[in-house]
Amino acid sequence: MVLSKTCNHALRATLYIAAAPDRTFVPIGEIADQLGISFHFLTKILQILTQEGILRSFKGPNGGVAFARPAAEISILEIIIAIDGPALMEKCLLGLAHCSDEHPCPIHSQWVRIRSRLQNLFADTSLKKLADRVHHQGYRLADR
Amino acid sequence: MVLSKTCNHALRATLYIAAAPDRTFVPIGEIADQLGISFHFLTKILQILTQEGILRSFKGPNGGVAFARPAAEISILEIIIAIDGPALMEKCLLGLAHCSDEHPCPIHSQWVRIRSRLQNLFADTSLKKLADRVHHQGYRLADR
DNA sequence: TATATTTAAGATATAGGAGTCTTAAATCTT
DNA sequence: AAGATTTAAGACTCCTATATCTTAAATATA
Ligand code: FES
Ligand code: FES
Repeated sequence: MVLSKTCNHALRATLYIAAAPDRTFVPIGEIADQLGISFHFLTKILQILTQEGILRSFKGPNGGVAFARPAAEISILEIIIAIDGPALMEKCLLGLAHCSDEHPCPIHSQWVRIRSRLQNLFADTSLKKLADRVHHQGYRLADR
Repeated sequence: MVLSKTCNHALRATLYIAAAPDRTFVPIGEIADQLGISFHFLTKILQILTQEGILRSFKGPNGGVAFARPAAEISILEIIIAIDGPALMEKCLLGLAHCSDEHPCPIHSQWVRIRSRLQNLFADTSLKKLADRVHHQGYRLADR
């Protein structure tokens, strides 16, 4: 798969926050319930995003998580790299070490093309942009 | 990652066979040695391709594996699907069930575009095409 | 026929990702 | 101050991909 399951959870959760009506903090329990993700597991995932400076959090009643910066300025590429690391954008499609133009594998040039399209898509797509589609066009963030 | 490690091995092994000088059967031990893959593991992987009708095999001295059809007629998509299954070309980027135009997630339309480019690349790329690059342009199939 | 070579098949082990559980810390409400 | 709510952190379990090991079956050669 292109993105890990953990990364799927992270993206859906951040999109949920971005699509939520204006609230200071959104409790993780609510996100987990709405998206059908294990609460403890999601807590751990969002902790990473908090540590990365993408989210900020607040403990106690009325606490939860929120974006550290406006959702319009956070690309999904940031989320993907925070969770899955940069491998997707760097590694050889055949699994060889050191993907590079200097020592290409036979599929390298074609793969690099598609990969950079993908990277551009991820870099140019903000959480807000996608959240608006959820909010206005009813696109889904959960099964069913 | 896009392709599993098992799939990487399968692709590199089949490319090795396709790039090998004209021989009836190539022993798995030789492939494993040349590509730095565990012999027993590679055996198991190539067994799947044999069962799928992509390779044929022959036991005993001078035995090994060979293509069931000309390498020019085998796309790397076939290898990928035989090993990793069709998930890459079918599943939602956000991990939701039933990726479809009818019930899209917010990134669906962009993902489908890139995914179909990828599928076209894989479907249009034969093992022979890539093997020729190894043979004639010295592109690598193994580390270093 | 005996031996060596090679794939087939299945059991077993290892590692990492995914998910659960428990306890602690911070904050609010009463 | 006490209790309820919520995130933080770490230990632990579970599952799957990856890898290894062992034995069997087929085939060639001598
Ligand atoms: S070297 Fe294989 S994709 Fe770049
Ligand atoms: S529904 Fe998510 S990519 Fe198609």
